[in-house]
Amino acid sequence: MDHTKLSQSLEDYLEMVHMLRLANGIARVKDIAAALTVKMPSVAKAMIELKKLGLVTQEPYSGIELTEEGQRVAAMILNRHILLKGFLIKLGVSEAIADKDACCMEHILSAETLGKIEDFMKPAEAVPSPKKAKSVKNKK
Amino acid sequence: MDHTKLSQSLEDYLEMVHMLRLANGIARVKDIAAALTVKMPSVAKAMIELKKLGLVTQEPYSGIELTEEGQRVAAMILNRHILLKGFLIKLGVSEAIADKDACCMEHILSAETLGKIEDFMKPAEAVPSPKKAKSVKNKK
DNA sequence: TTTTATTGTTAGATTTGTCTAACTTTGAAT
DNA sequence: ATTCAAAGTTAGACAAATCTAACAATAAAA
Repeated sequence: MDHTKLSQSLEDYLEMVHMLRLANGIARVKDIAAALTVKMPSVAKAMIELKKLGLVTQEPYSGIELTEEGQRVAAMILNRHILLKGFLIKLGVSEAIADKDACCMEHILSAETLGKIEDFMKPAEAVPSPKKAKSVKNKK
Repeated sequence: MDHTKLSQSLEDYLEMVHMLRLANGIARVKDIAAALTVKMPSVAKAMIELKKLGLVTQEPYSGIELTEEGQRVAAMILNRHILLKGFLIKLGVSEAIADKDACCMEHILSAETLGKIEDFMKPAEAVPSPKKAKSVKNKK
């Protein structure tokens, strides 16, 4: 709703909280720090910001939780990441580099460019009749 | 030679010096500021850094010049910009957005990804025989 | 249960990049 | 030649994001 534009850094932290929760069920400060190769106090400060923005919650000395809004924003960022990584791989980039570069691109590309990349990625189906081509197909 | 990795910000300033010199023959502080939508003191500070790095020179109160190294680095950045903008346009992105997104991407993409994008952009020629695909003009 | 190692937090320093305000230089118009 | 507006510079404030060092809480071992 509020759409407070996050810095690249905060987007990375939020996304990592989401990924660790998907992978481990819990997002701990130590693991966030390791995954982003920063020190724990950097994570702590970032979490304070994300809490202020209403995107995460945390019981002191425990794992980080996502609010509903945080969940929504994190999922959006992660989807961009997945899209971009797949796109780069399709161009022939190696998995590791695709992951790394997607991680940078996900914070900066305009909606228009992301849309065109989506189009590029799904020409498999959705071409039978070029009319009201609104083949929604329900993603996910 | 030294390969001091420039920040995104300094890359932007250096590239803009180059572009203004190509367009106007001279890169003035005021024009750099206008083009990057920052204030003149920000340009002044950036120029101090670029001078320290041996990439630009300047007579006090005059236009900015590029050193040989600065010229080389700036040209490399501009080439990336041109490549990426063309790539996005090929994907169907509008010119204005392509320019803006290329401007972000040019600072972050790995050499591998840039190479694959180059490959993607030039399948016009260089496809006759898929062998030592190093079709570097070789007359004969 | 007490001790100890691990994890998390707080405080404060540092770097980078921006800004505003004030000052200086330059060059064009009077 | 003098004045004055435009362009450039300097000084200093501020915000974001990182770090190290020191401290606090938790959990694991003894």
